[in-house]
Amino acid sequence: MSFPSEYTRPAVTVDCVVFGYAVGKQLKVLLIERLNEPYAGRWALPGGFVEENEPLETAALRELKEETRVQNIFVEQLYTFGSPNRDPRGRVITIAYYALVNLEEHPVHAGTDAKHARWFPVDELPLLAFDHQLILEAALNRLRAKIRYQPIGFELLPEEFTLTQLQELYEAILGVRQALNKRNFRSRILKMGVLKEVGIQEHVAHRPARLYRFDSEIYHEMQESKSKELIRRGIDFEI
Amino acid sequence: MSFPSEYTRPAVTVDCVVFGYAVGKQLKVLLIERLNEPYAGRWALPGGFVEENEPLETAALRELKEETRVQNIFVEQLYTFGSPNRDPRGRVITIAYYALVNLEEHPVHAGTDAKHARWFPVDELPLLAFDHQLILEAALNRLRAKIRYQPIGFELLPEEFTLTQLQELYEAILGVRQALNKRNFRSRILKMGVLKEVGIQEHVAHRPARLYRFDSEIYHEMQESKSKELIRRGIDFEI
DNA sequence: GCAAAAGTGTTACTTTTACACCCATGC
DNA sequence: GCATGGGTGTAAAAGTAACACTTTTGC
Repeated sequence: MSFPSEYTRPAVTVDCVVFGYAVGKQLKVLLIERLNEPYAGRWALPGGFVEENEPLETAALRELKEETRVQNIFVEQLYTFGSPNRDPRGRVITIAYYALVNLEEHPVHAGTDAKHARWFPVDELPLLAFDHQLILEAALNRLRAKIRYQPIGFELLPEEFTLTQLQELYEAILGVRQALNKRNFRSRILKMGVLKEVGIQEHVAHRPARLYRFDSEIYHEMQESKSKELIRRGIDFEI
Repeated sequence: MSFPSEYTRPAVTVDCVVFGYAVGKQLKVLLIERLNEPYAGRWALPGGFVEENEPLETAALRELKEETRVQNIFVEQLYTFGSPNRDPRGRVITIAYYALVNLEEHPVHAGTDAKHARWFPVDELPLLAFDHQLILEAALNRLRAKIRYQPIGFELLPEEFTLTQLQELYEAILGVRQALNKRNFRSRILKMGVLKEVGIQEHVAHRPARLYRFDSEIYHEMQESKSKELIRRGIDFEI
């Protein structure tokens, strides 16, 4: 187990599953059409090799910026994939990240960087290169699980949004229609107290909705008091 | 972004956070004393370089077996750490795993493989090499979070256990004392229906407790019906 | 005035919490 | 017979699910 000589080392990449959402639309994923072998012509996740002395998340953000020109968005490490045969060129280990972009506030011109790129609805995906199908599924599972207990959904909405838009987002991500009773969704989300009312809609051909903004300060305070509460009155779990 | 020449590649390791537990004791972590530089004399997580054509999880299991002689235990990928300066020898990316071992059924002779090794209670850790403190904290956070919603705790108990032992395990992992009312812990866990009664204790100087076994088949059926139920009646969440 | 979406009140039911006491065994 | 941990019943409170109707706006 000595320090391995250079030629035995695997190559290391990062790949990004970029989820995009616009109010009222489906949840989408950004894919790049590969121009070169292997898998020329197939669609693939944006990604590339990690540079020397480059932190992993920085590499993911760099790739993201090169592909989408988007900055300052939510990015989180997903999982590391390293089957010996996942790349026909040789051993390549990839650290996968996922990112969330609101497509109205960050109008992503897919197709920068001289590559064909396109947004695909998550339920109409093409055949993908490498093990990218697997990576994408893992990202979707993570997103669907995490949106239930962490406020990451707000990353996909504009800063100000209506409760109906928030509900539609939940339905788009979870892939269900009218899953939650409007009345109960509203009471529930408002009872949490993490939304701040910031105004009302204008120029809509119906009763204008109230606009809300996610208040991350209140959320973080809540998290603390919640964990104290858990310790005070016992553990709660639901395996 | 061409395929990178060999000499620019980082080295890739796996590190394992091995949690050990014996009924009635504290939660412990297995550490190895480093004999060589860098960090000679410091304690570190067991781990080592990924071999050519070796899947990542296989590498983790191999290291685990080399260090503890333990096989067939729960192992799960945790996170990948890759700060450029985390190893003074050069760029080393590590894929961290965590493992759960019951110390009664797998009496791990820490200190195989001609290395000093020891179990440390999670709240009495020594100074660690590299960024292993960070990795260990991440593992502990993951374990504490995951035990609330997935049945991984049973990996730390003997096959057959009493409800009090299960409760003590929860308290040991979460680092709290008498956190949950005995009455309510019992109703709750039994109401889930994933425990199968398999006998009663013998030769104890008090009323013998019932022994239970975790029934993973029932658990998996439950998971399916649960996700259908969620979709039927709406989303439930608690950000 | 009508179409379109926003917004609300209440009831029956389920779940959770917080109690304190009795039970079976070994020594 | 007593020390030790095992095991339960229940009432009050809180939370959730399932309803259908009223409100406000633009055109």
